Amino acid sequence: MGNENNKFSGMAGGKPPLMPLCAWRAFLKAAVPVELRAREILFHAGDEGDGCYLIRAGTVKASVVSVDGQERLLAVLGEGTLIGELALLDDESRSATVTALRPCRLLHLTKSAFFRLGDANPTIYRLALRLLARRLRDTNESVVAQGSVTVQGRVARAFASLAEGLGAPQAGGRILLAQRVTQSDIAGMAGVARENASRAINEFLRDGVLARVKGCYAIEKPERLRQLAEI
Amino acid sequence: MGNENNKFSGMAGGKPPLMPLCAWRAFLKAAVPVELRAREILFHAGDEGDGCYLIRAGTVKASVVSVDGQERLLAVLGEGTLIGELALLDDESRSATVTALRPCRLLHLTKSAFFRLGDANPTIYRLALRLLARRLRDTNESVVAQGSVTVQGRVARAFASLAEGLGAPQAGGRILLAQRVTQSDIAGMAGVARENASRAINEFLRDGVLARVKGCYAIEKPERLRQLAEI
DNA sequence: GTGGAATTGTGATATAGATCACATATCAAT
DNA sequence: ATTGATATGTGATCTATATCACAATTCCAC
Repeated sequence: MGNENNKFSGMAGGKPPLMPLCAWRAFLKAAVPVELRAREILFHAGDEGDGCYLIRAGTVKASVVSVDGQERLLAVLGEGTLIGELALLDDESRSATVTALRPCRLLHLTKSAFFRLGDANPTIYRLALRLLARRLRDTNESVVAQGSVTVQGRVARAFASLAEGLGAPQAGGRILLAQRVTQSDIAGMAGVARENASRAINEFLRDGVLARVKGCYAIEKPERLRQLAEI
Repeated sequence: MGNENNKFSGMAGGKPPLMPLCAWRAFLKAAVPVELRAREILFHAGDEGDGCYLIRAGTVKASVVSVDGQERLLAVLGEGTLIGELALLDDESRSATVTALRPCRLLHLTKSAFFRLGDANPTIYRLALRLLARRLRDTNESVVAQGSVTVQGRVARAFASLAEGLGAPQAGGRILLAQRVTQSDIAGMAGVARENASRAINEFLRDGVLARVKGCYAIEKPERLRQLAEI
């Protein structure tokens, strides 16, 4: 992820579509800044929520807990990502809990502001549609993967997803995950037991697919990882 | 699902938002009718696809096959549903294969027509956003369910989803699934082995949660089913 | 630095659910 | 009606993964 701020990229990653400058200005003007301390919760699943947030700096995680108390991480999201848009769009309650992993600067856009903005500037709607489409595509894939892929593969997927959310590309194609992530987090993303995530990760470390750099993981062979995550 | 045609409801179901009449007229004018025979394939996953389709009559299934050849059913969809919108919105290839389960009448809207329509009439974009949001919410839930719910629960979810897509509410709260569906289909939706889907279904029949009516399933206790499907 | 807490590694079970192997039932076409 | 094909039911395995039970590390607060 670059340093530019006029992005509107999704957790789906890929080439992030740029927002036209005029739209971006209008966006900035309508939004209000919000600060988050590390570990602070932005909102809980089930909350009534008004509006969405754009991450300008920092990292958050989106998670839900199932009836049996298991936490399931849906994603770890970084700069440039839009969050909280579901409740904005369909008037239901928040579908996940969002927690800051480190101090964050966000922009908050209320529901009414969003729709005013969009009505005046259809480009905004188009971008939002594209963003949602990407996410839906990813999530659909997840569903299939969950049922047809082994633990190794699902852990590989978790890393791929982390790379989208907070990967910093390095020389030689390496991708550094510039944020401490625990095995429990990864297990939560992959939907596997922590112990088994541990075993899978260690295999990846042994095979040189992953490496550990100052407590953070680095993806040494993104191509190999993608193969392992294949549906 | 009712018989009105000016709907724009999603597989997510619930109260389908009505499309304002003017928008609906414009939609009709821009769209071209398509007919599908039973078992005919509308498009394959991976195809380049232009535009989306609205189901006016009939039923289709959306599926993908994983590398190991397992077919995974994403949904069974009926009248009033919009399909194929992902490729429309994010310029990637078709994410699933769509097959007619019975003869269908569809409306096809090309990409350019869709965006022309939306730019002229932001209501269209708003509806599309809401539709995608609902689907994304459902799919997110699926992901969590897949990891934290037992076979019984997942089969229950499959039936709940079928009810959304093609359920006909009857007197006394019963919901009739007005379409023959095989156990393999259900297993494909739940992501479980057919044999185990069979066992789960029989328990439901024994407990009176489900019933069989002329080869079709009927949900006798929707509330109980929902409980079983709870995350 | 030191100590306590949080994370991680790893073997030994336990088990849900897949897979296999058929018998049985149902359907659709001649 | 007869017949092949397709769908279903049900036991008997088998296996991947969860679970349990710790030891070994690493982290961070004082």
